[in-house]
Amino acid sequence: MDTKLLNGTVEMLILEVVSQGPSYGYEITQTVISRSDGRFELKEGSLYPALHRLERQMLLSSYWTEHDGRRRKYYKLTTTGRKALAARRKEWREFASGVNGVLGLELGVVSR
Amino acid sequence: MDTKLLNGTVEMLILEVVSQGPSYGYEITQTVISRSDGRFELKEGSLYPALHRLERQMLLSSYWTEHDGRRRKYYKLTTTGRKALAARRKEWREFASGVNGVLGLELGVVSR
DNA sequence: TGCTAATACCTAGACACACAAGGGGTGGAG
DNA sequence: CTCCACCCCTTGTGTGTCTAGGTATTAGCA
Repeated sequence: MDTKLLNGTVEMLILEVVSQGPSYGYEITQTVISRSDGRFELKEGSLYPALHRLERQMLLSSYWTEHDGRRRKYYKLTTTGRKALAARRKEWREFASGVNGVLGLELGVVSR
Repeated sequence: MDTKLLNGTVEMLILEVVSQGPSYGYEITQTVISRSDGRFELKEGSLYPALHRLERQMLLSSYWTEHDGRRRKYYKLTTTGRKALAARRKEWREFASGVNGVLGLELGVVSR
């Protein structure tokens, strides 16, 4: 997988995962791996900075917990974050349509 | 349109356009605009460096022409370039599938 | 006991690439 | 004579991903 393509989508993927319930860094990477059929392996060097960026932008809020002697920093979507996710999903569809248009692909996106 | 998403796709778009016959910088931008329904406006600051990059990688070859007193630098796909385009199209589909997987979307035929 | 892997967080620096903003120039329309 | 469409190019900036390192706990295994 060409990592360059990931540019700009990482934040959306994080928002999406967290939108289904609070999650923490390590778990987010695992979720992304499984939900992308093993295609995306979100690296820590991109994950944590992105998480902090999203929190600074108030799209996520966080809290620490303790679990089996391991500390976890959970993130949850804010109201603003939920709106931002909707916007980014729309942007993604637009973008994919554009690319597919240039490529001459007739594919569309359908809700499951 | 979030320009960050374009990262990594610009070269593919150029290869795709040129694959349908030799073209030159300015024309490529116009083709991309129309084929993407006005969504992508490839900027010169990304276009020309990308063109030169692709030529250096031997995916494109070029030649100058004169047209109505204006010089044009035409680019055409090399054999290597054609293979590279096929590979990148495949990569794109993989990538889009991955993102759609995480988003809970499915690529398919648009229902009407 | 010591080693390794998995779980869990983080950051500094390298690197790639799209873009803004500048440069050059021609031809035609008002 | 000014402006726009056409046509090429480069420098510098910003942003975002990754590599490679750091810290720490727990569990499994030799």
